[in-house]
Amino acid sequence: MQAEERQLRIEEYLQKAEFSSLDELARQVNASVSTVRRDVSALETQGKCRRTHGGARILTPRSDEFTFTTRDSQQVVEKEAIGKACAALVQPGQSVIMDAGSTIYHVARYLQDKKPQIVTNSLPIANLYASDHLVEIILSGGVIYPRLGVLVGPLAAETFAKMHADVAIMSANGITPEGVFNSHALLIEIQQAMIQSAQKVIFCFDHTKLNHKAVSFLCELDRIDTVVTDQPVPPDLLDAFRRNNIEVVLP
Amino acid sequence: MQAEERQLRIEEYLQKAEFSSLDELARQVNASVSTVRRDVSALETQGKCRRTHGGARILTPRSDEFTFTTRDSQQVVEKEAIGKACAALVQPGQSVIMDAGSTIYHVARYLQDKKPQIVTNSLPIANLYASDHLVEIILSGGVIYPRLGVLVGPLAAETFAKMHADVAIMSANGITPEGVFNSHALLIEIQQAMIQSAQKVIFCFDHTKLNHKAVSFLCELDRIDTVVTDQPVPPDLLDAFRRNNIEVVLP
DNA sequence: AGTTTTCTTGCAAAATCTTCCAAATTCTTC
DNA sequence: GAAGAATTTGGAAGATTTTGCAAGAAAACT
Repeated sequence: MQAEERQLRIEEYLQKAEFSSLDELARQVNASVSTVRRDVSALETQGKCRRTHGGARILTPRSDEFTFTTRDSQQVVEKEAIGKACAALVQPGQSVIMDAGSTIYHVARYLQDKKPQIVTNSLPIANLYASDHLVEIILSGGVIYPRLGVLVGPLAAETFAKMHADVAIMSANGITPEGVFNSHALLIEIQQAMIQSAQKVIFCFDHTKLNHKAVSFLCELDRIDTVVTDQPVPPDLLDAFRRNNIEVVLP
Repeated sequence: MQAEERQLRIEEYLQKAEFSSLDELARQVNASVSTVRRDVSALETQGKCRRTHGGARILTPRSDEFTFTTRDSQQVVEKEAIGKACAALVQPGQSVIMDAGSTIYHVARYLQDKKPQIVTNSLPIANLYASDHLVEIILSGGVIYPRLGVLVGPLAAETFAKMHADVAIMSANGITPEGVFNSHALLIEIQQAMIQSAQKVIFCFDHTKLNHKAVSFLCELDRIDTVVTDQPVPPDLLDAFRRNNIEVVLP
C-alpha cells in the first residue's frame, strides 16, 4: 500500500474509532508498528491527530458519552476488554442486534472480522461501519435522542419487533438476582423488543453494574444466555446465574 | 498503445482508485514501470495527479460528498447558495422531509434557526444535528448504503410512506420538461414515498442538472411546487415549469 | 522497586527514484 | 519505400527513501 493511502486510512479509522492502539492500526493497514508509528507522527505534525502512549486519538472527540476522556480512561480499558471478549462469542456471518451504549460500541469495534450483519439503533455504531463493505449495518428508524446518539421511539421499537437475529448484544445499568435494570425508561421497550427478537441474548456489564439496581425493570434473568464482565461475579449473583443457566465470560 | 491513450487510462484508473502504485498502473496499461513513471510525471506537470513514493494519487480526494470526514466536493459555492435559498423557504417549526444528497446536506446546514422537525434517510444530516437539542431528527430505518451514507431498503420506504410532513426537500440527477430523473434506482422508491408524504415539494438542482436526463424516472413535473437552482432556467424548461405552476427560486 | 509496555534511535534490507544508455519505434526527408 | 534523425520505451547502476527490526531509554502499571 502507498504511504499516503495508509495515512489516509489511518486518519479515517481514527475518525471512526476516536482512539486506537498502534497495534490495531498496524493490523488495519497491514503494516508494521514502526511504520504506523511514523505515520501517526506525520499526521500529528499535520495536525490531524494526537499521539498518545501506545496509540493515537483524534483531536475533536464527539461530544457524547462515547468520548474518551482522561477521567474514565480506566473504564475504557475495561470496556475494551469486555468488547474483545464479547466479540469473540459471535460466529462469522451471524446477524447481531446491538444495543446502544458505550460498552456495546466497543464490542462493535471488534466485530469487523466476523463480517456480521448488525442491526442497531446506535448512531455511533452505524457511523463506525458506514463505509465498510464487509459489515452490513441495518439501522432502526427513530428519533435521535440528542446527547446519546440513540434512536428511540415507536419506529425503533417496531423495527426490532419485526426482526430476527442470531444474537442480541445488550447492556444496562444494573443486574441483580431479581433481574436486569436500566435507567433510561425510553429505552426499555426497545431493549425488550431486541431481546425478544434474538435467538441468543448476551449482556455486557462492567463490574460497577453487578448487583446494582436502577429505576426501570428490563427483563428476568432467564432471558439471558451469557453475561460478559470484567471482574469475578459476587457469590449471590453467581448463584442466581447458575440457577438460570447463564454462562459467565471473563476476558 | 499510444502514449496519450495510456495516460488517459492512467488518469481514469486513478479517478476510480484514488491511489495506485506504479506497479499496478503498469499492469493496468500493459507497460513498464519506467514508462508509467514518466507518464505520471507528465500528468503531474499537467496538474492532473500527484506523484507519491511508489505511486500516484488524484488531487481531489474522492469525497463521496457524503463521507463523514467533511471533505469538500466540487461546486460547493453553488450548493451553499442553493442551500441558503432553499432553507429560507422553510417556516419555523415545520416538519421537513429531507432527501439524501450533498445539495440537500447544505440545505440542512442552514435550517438550524427554523427549529424544524427533520425526517431523513441521510446519515450525514442525522450526524449534523445528532447532538443538537433545537432540531429534532427522525431517522428512517434501513440498510446503510456503504459509501453514500444513505439508508435504503424496504424499512426506509415504509418509514416515509407512514409519515406526513409539511415540506419535502429533494434532489435528483436531472430535470427536463418530461419530468425528474435519478440514477440511483435504489433510491427511486424511497424518494417517491417522500414526495407522496409531503404537502409541499421543493426540488434543488444545481445548473448542471437542468435539462439533464438520467436512467430512472422519478416523478412528473406536476408533483413539484418549487425548484431552487443557481442559474437562470433555460426557456423550454421554464415554459414547462410555468405550465405546471412551479415556482423558481434563485439565490 | 520491579515488571511490562512503549518509545527512540540507529541500522540494514527492501523498495523506489533518478539518471543514463541501448534497443525499438516513429517521423522526416529524400 | 529506405536511410537517417528524433522520440519513445524498457532496463540497469547507483543514489535516495521507506520499511521493519533490535537494543537501550523512557514511561506506565503493579
